Amino acid sequence: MGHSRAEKAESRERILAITARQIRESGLDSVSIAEVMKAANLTHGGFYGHFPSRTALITAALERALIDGEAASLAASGAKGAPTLKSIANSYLSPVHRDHVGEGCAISALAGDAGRAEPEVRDVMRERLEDYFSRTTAVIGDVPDAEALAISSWCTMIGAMMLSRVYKDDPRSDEILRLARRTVLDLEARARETAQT
Amino acid sequence: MGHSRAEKAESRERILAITARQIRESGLDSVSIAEVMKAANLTHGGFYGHFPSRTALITAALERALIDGEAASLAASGAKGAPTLKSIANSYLSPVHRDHVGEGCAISALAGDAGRAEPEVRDVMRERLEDYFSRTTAVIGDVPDAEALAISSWCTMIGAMMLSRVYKDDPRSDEILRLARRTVLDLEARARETAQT
DNA sequence: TGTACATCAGTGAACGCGCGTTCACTGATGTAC
DNA sequence: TGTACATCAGTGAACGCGCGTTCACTGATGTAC
Repeated sequence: MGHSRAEKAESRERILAITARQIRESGLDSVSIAEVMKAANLTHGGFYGHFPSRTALITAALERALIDGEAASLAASGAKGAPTLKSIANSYLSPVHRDHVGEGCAISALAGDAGRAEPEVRDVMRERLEDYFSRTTAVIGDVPDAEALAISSWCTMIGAMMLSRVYKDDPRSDEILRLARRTVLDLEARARETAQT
Repeated sequence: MGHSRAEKAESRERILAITARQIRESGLDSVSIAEVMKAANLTHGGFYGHFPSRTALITAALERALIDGEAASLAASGAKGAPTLKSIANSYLSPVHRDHVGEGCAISALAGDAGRAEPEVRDVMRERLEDYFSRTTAVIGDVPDAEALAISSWCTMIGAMMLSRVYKDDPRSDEILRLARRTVLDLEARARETAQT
């Protein structure tokens, strides 16, 4: 087994990636150093060569999960051409996204946990949310109060994703996603109609 | 200290109420038998005279929290007369509700936890959600697809409440609640307009 | 009403276990000459 | 190019701690006579 410096960076990266997935699948408190290190093919004692504490790992992994999830949520929508609110809603509110929490949006996965966490943790998520809002506002474009539409749409999409995961194998689960897609389109249509008055 | 049978029921009730608040404030996994029993003025050994296991307590407390929270969410709105979708949105999406998770709606407090929990836990929350949906559908009344409006509104309200708690002391927090109230009203208005076409 | 006994809610010590963290050590990598 | 040494990523045993759970016991409550 190698011990070069380049390999140390790879080890750290593995630990981070595993934890970023772990927290999305099972929550911020589900992280066990022994388990993470085992999954990274290392012994638990070596952990402190990479992170000063369990808390530091969780914070770093949350940041990572949020950034990965945002890329997946906002970029994946526009494989062909520029994204629209509709394309974002369609890819975000998909059964595939619902069924793959570990690689999906970390906000719908962890908003509950973050809401009761220490300020440092909430700060990290807030920063990312602001980015969701401003990027979506830009996508919406020429509508008065585009930001309000962006924020409302994310409330609806995040709430719908969380509820559809509670229902999981129930038919209601797909129905909730479908209704939320329609709702986001309705909100956009209404905003554009108002614009013409 | 008394040991009568009536007092046993009171002890159990205290344990349940304390845990129902605890899980809403800090999550399903935050329950420590030692802490709960201490808060109930009992020693931890006596716990197993009331519940067969920690898991059983958590499930029972979740059910309790959901029922209490639903009462607070759907009834409190109509102090004067029958509730409307508007009155529900106004009381649900209030800063007071945001700032008192422990006594509020257990769905916005625990949807994230429930989404990754075992089926028995999700079943309990699903049942309660169905009740939210059907009662709200009834409140909405004479609108085609009232159920769709009810479900969409709850997605928006629950998502907004969760995000407003991530923002907590930030001005955005109140703003999100305000925007979500407006959104629910917009959705209702749009549904009623469509009805006249 | 008063006494003797049975019940059982609650006590507190003990258990095994997994956890986060520390640390002396190992041995491969990288460097200096 | 080859050897000797320093560095440091990773190892694995050990630590103290809090946890869920068990259990023998206590003593107040409730019951039978």
